[in-house]
Amino acid sequence: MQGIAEVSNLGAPPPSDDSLLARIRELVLGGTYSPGEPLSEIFLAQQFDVSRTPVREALKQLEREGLIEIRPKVGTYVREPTKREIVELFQLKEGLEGLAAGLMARRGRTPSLEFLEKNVKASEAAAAARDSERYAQLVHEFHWALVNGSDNTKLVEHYKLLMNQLAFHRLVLKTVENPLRISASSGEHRLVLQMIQDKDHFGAEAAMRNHVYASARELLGGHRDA
Amino acid sequence: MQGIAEVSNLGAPPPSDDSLLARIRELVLGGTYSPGEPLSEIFLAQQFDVSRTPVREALKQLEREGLIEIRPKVGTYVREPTKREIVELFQLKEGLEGLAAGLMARRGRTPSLEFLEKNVKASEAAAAARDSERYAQLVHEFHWALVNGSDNTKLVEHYKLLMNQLAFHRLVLKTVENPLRISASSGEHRLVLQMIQDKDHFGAEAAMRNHVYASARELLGGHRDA
DNA sequence: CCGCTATTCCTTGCATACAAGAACACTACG
DNA sequence: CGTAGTGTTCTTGTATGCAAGGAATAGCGG
Repeated sequence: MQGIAEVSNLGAPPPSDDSLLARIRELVLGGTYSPGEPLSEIFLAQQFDVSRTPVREALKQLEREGLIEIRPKVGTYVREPTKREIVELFQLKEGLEGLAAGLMARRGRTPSLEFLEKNVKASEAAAAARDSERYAQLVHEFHWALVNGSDNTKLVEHYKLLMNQLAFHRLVLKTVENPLRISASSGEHRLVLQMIQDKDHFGAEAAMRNHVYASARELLGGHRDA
Repeated sequence: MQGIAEVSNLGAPPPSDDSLLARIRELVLGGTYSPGEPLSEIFLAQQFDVSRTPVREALKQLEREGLIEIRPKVGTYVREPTKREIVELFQLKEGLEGLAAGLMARRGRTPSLEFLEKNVKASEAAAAARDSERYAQLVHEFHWALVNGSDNTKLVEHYKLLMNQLAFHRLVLKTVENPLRISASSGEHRLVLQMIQDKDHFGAEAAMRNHVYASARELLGGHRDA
């Protein structure tokens, strides 16, 4: 039995207690509502047994996150993201995760680094075992551990925002079950880890960006604008 | 006489029409309220002749931007940012602006590039004339033009958020009036421009990051964590 | 004089009533 | 048959009333 956890989830996004916002977001992310579908305040209020006021606050935030569109005096709709936006988000992801890798590489031995080491080992095992589901989960944790390991709370916040926008399309986490890609991905993770261990912040950033780029390329179908 | 502007402000942040939010933000940024000072909903509502509801929405957003702190059932206060947060924000700034420079360098000739060319020339003139006020304005425009020139709307959004948090401390825009630094800064701008003109996205990113780092170092007093 | 307690006043949080605008359907007219 | 006009009904936007909780203060007991 454990008391209060001394070290919080290194491989997970920071918790956000705003439960109503999270629940409505889950509704959009989970695919309960399709893009273009109206999202009535009154209905949501009844659904969650609260008044319109807190629902409105949550919707306003979701609009800022880019998940929905509020047309004044008309209605609220689930947004249909353009392909261009997705590419833009991946470019940003590349930049932020690369930055995080570089920052982490400057830090020396930290709990995050140890977490990463275990994660990479487990990843390689999962890859060898062809357990793509577990591999996907480990990949997810790898990226979060890296960003958390940057020790930059503002970077983490922006990354969280970014991932909320990306999670939308259910592109992330759904690791491509291509054995070749999994193998390559696993190697890229190890390379990033190696660079961090060597405190090569420049190399770590480059390796991480290359990895994100390769993953995005796989997901998006091989083209990258500009 | 011009019709609808074909090209919007290349050297300025994108407009945000949410006037109440902007006005309250200006109150905080402008120094009307000092850190720690309470910011009553009722008072603000009277001040702007609206009800508490829209004020609350604006405050909630300002809290998400990190400018204020809402303590439930207690009060709303202007936040006192820690030095660490400022350093974190500058690290992020370096990453985002570097990314933008790299993206812009891939794009070839664009209106943004032409704007940047004129900006650098004007900057050098202002530097030579020791007109530090005009120089500060041109620096501001340089950075915004560069980010806008990345052609990545999501990057611009995140950058805007970041700058809202930074503008807070009135550290930005208040260019250090050190002639030596101005001269160096001007040279760094030209270098970035050169790299973009040469379509050297790698060099452009590096040059921009170096520039941001140098500026931050000057502003923050020479130390950088990790 | 000091410590404790209860009360009062302050804040934000939530629910609801009302206002305003936009979309749509229906009707009347060309 | 098409079209312009109008009225209804939906939506969100705003104002306000009430509830709940925290903080400070005044009063009381030691």
